[in-house]
Amino acid sequence: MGKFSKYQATKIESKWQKYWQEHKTFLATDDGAEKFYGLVEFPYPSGEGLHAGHLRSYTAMDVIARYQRFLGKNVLYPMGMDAFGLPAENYAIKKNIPPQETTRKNIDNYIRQLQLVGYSFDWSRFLETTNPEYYRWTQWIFIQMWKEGLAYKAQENINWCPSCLIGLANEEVIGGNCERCGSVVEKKEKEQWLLRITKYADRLIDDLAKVDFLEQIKTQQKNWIGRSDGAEINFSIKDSENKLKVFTTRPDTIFGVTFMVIAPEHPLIQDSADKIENLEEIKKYIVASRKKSDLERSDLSREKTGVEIKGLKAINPVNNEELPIFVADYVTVAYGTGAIMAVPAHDQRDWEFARKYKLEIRPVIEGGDLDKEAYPALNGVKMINCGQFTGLSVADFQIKIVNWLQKNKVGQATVNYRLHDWIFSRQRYWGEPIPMVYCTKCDWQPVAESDLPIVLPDVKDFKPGEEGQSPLAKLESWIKTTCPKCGGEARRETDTMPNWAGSNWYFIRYTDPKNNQQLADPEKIKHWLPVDWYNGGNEHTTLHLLYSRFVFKFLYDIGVIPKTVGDEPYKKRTAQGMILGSGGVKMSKSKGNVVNPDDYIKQYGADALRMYIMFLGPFDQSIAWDDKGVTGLVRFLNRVWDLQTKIVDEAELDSAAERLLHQSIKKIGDDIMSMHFNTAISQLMILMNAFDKQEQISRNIFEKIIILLSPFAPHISEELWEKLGHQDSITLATWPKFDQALLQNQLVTVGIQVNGKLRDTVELPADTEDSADLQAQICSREKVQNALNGAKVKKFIYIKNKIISLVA
RNA sequence: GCCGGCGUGGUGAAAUUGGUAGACACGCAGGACUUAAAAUCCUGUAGCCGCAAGGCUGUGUCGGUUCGACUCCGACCGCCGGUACCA
Repeated sequence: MGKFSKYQATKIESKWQKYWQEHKTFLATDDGAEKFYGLVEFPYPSGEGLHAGHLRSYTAMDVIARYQRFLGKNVLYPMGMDAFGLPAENYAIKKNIPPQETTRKNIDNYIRQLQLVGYSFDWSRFLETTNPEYYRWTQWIFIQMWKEGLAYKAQENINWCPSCLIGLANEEVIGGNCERCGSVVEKKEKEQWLLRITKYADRLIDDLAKVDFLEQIKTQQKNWIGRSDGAEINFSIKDSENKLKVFTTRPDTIFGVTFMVIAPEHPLIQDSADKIENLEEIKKYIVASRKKSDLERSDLSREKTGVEIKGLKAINPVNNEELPIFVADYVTVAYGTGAIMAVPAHDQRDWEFARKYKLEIRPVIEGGDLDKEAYPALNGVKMINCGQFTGLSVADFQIKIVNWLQKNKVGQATVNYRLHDWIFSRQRYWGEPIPMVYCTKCDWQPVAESDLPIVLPDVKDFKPGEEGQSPLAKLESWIKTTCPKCGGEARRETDTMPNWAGSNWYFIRYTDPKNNQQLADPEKIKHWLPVDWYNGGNEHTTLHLLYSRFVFKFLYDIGVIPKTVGDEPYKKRTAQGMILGSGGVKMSKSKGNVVNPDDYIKQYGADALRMYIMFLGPFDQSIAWDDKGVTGLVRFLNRVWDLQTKIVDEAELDSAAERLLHQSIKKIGDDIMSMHFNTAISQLMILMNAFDKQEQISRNIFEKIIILLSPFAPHISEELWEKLGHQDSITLATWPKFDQALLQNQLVTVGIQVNGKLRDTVELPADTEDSADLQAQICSREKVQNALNGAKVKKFIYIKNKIISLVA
């Protein structure tokens, strides 16, 4: 056989990409073999194009999808674009180019890039969240939520980004700053649509037990939801109808309350303004604390400040003691009831405050050194200073006190969540219009479902108003409508949905993307869902991943998701580590260290790029990109290519090589499923190095090797497969079988330790049993004798196929 | 502070349930081919001592369990991610 020409990646890769498209190679069918639904987070098509994080996630799932096809599964690996969002709109404001146009351009670029990498997506199911035929159902879901009382409009103290002029969900505030632009987030009172995700809080926690998510993801979601069990207790205000409701996880310390604290934003100040003697002082304090950012307010090391509200006293319901009330910004309005009962003896924060303002510190659980710090008494034993309850065990009292509160109608056991309802409106243009209208007679009403989609109208001016009105608020003609209920005059909602709206349910739509009668055909949902494996970024753990679980549960509850599917959308969730720029810094356009796949594909080919990304390091760890590293994979692929020259119809196969092949078949398959892509590739290299040393390779063996390679490097594999005379795509082949008996080598090298130090090694037939003969043979070896130096062997430890350890 | 994760050669990293630490690659050094370079191929490559055989040390630090520890236990140090006066 003559010398083949050098491997020309670009030419071969575009040939096969065209082939896959024309032959619809990766079309998923809605019936037949056992299904596998592999999902990756669809991208937001930014102007910069695909970045390294996309490549890592998509390539990994592509390898898994291709492997699953080899196992005979009917694989769905879909792709789409999540194209609503701020960047396109900000760009529109700057350049006066409609977001529709930039988005179109960006989407086309993303599709081009994704195809260049050779992903095995089922492109026939491609979807865009900005398509009215898609967001028709996003709007439909909103209406269903409204009908079920899960969507409501309320005056909310929201996180406001003064630069983006937009309200943010808690999940979008990073350390007190706007997730997107980094501006310091302010608080602002605004009317907003909210979704009652808190109603699902318990299920969102409990059902984590049903799914196979990485442990850290489960923990993070649990922490984010932040369930705490405790009690709500009503303290009455002296000479007033007003009550002060507090939440506490420690009702057992109620006899230790020596003062009360409310947040500066607490309504009690307004409601009781006429009784407050030092109102001016209080107001001054409130203004000062409002100026502080969330970050400053939450700085633990900062000394606590506060002002006593003169003229108001609270009454402790258990002993009728009068308690002073303070306003202090170490209590936040956003958590619990925005008011606390302060127990300085058993809470460190209250202790610090009491010390500073010389307030009584009264212990009610025995123990601790209150001159030094508060005594949390989590494992406390005996109650003290508790009136008729003094002397009870803490465990006993914990139950008794809640009963007492309930019986006297002053409090009850309750659960509090850190999670808040989800603020679901944005005062921006580029999003799904919220399908609600306001009628002065009928209040808020959803538009008729037959009128969906409410199409986002074209506008000329994308700028939001200074006070944060949506650009749509200027479109009188669009706003004016009729009430769906009474037919009278009504006005449309001008807010749009947040960029998370479309991604809440996109994986459902993939099962039936062109359906114009319903969100998706229940039969198809039944066939494909739940998603078997979802990979994505850790940054979405408390955002998209939590939101979409909530929405899926809701759709399950109203019957859109058939009961047999269950109420969890994803069976398994994994996350890739971040890819950093060289030197371990974050990749960013401003640093100029962004990886553009186009450059690498042009220079080295998609196969080399894919393999390099997978070879970089452990999939779940963050890792720094290194330009030099690609060369190793380029060399490897060239050597695979050159291996063709050694192919013959029949060749002797020595048993070591045969065993290596079988071991590799098993290891590569196992490694793919456990996402150990780096070691799978190193095994391919070991395999290739071994066969490179052979004079000849039989056709049959070579075919097996390139099937093993093909999930990682699909293009070169297709080309070699074709050159071997196959008419069909390699993707229609099956994964080679391994022979269990061939997984172990015939001879194993066993280390010999003397007193814990390795002194010698010996080749033994596999599975050699321990025997007097073996022991004598080992002990008589020269190196062993030298190491023993005349000492007697007291103990001979033999672990079959692993090690021999002598103790002298 | 709390909750996760991690710490191994010059670099990225391997190491099934504790069983020969450094597989596989990058880089580097030497050699072959070449007028030369690139590419390719071969050899070496944890550190220290030694011509070698061989020896000693070595997986963040200190200690423990064990015939045997990167792996298990205890204390600490450092880095990364998340989160926070959460009542």
